[in-house]
Amino acid sequence: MLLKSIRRIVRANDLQSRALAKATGLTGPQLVILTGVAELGEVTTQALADYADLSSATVVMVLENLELRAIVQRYRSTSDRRIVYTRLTPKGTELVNGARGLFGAGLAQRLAILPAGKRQELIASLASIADMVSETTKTTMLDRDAGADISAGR
Amino acid sequence: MLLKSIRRIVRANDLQSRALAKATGLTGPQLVILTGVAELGEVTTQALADYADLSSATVVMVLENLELRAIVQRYRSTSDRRIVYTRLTPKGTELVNGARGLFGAGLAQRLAILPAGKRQELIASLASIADMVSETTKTTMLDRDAGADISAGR
DNA sequence: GGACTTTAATTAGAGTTCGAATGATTAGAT
DNA sequence: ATCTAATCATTCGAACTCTAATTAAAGTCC
Repeated sequence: MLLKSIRRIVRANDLQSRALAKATGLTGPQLVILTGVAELGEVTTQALADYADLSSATVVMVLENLELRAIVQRYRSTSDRRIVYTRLTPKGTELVNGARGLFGAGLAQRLAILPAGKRQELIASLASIADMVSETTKTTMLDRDAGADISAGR
Repeated sequence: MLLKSIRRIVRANDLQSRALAKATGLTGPQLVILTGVAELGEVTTQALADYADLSSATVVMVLENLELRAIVQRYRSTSDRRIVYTRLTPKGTELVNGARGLFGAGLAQRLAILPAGKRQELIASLASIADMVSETTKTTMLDRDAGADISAGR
């Protein structure tokens, strides 16, 4: 039930994001990106995309929303006019400090009550799965002719 | 790097879905729902939502698209007119047989080369994480006053 | 200096996703 | 029989997400 687990995680992620938005006014991706800005300081769009594991197009869209709400500020580099830097406004700093770590807190709490060994195992496994599934995406497997000879879990 | 792993999985899922769409004309959710119809036969919207781990609103939307393309057929129950059943058309049966198991095949392949013990561990861990994160969603944790006392990851 | 390539950000277009509100229909209570 | 509550599906509004195409600015090579 591998794929089912993945779908459940994807969905829970989405639901968490919506709950977060209700509670703080920031969705998951917004908070993730904002946290990135907080950590990286003046930061380019591309650097944020890497940080948040999102395409730059998505980052731009989120950033537009945040700029409209005066949570971040954006401006072009003077030395290289292609580049746009983003930084937090005071309001943004405040917001991010209030919401930081909220996303994922429930999961963290549930993990915390497990024995350390088990916890490490889960975290490591999740990272392995993420690695494998990301690689898969690169190679794509779907543009290969062979097709799927190994049937997934079922 | 727990949250990062989750984000990577979510994204890979999305990318896989798009690759699948390119290769077969069916996105991930479309294939999942179609597989559900194939397995469950005449099936209600709600049953599909449970099967696919999606809200019924989403299922309706996907089904609309599929009906337009004559891949499924929908009709109201005569005994209870609130209920709408869905079933595959011949075209849909063909399609689903061709695409079945394609989604997730890359991951399955990568798992297959691992020793059985390791593979089982990863699968079980993923299921545990899915359980925890789903529970989290139910309780929500965000409508609690306490806030996040246990910071995730870093 | 001009032509070509590369790099960064953005816009356009399409699809998924959810919660909340709505519409129908059925079931239950008096 | 009627009124109310519950159930099933659907529509609506909003956000995220991607790829592909576009725009702008540098860098490279003669």
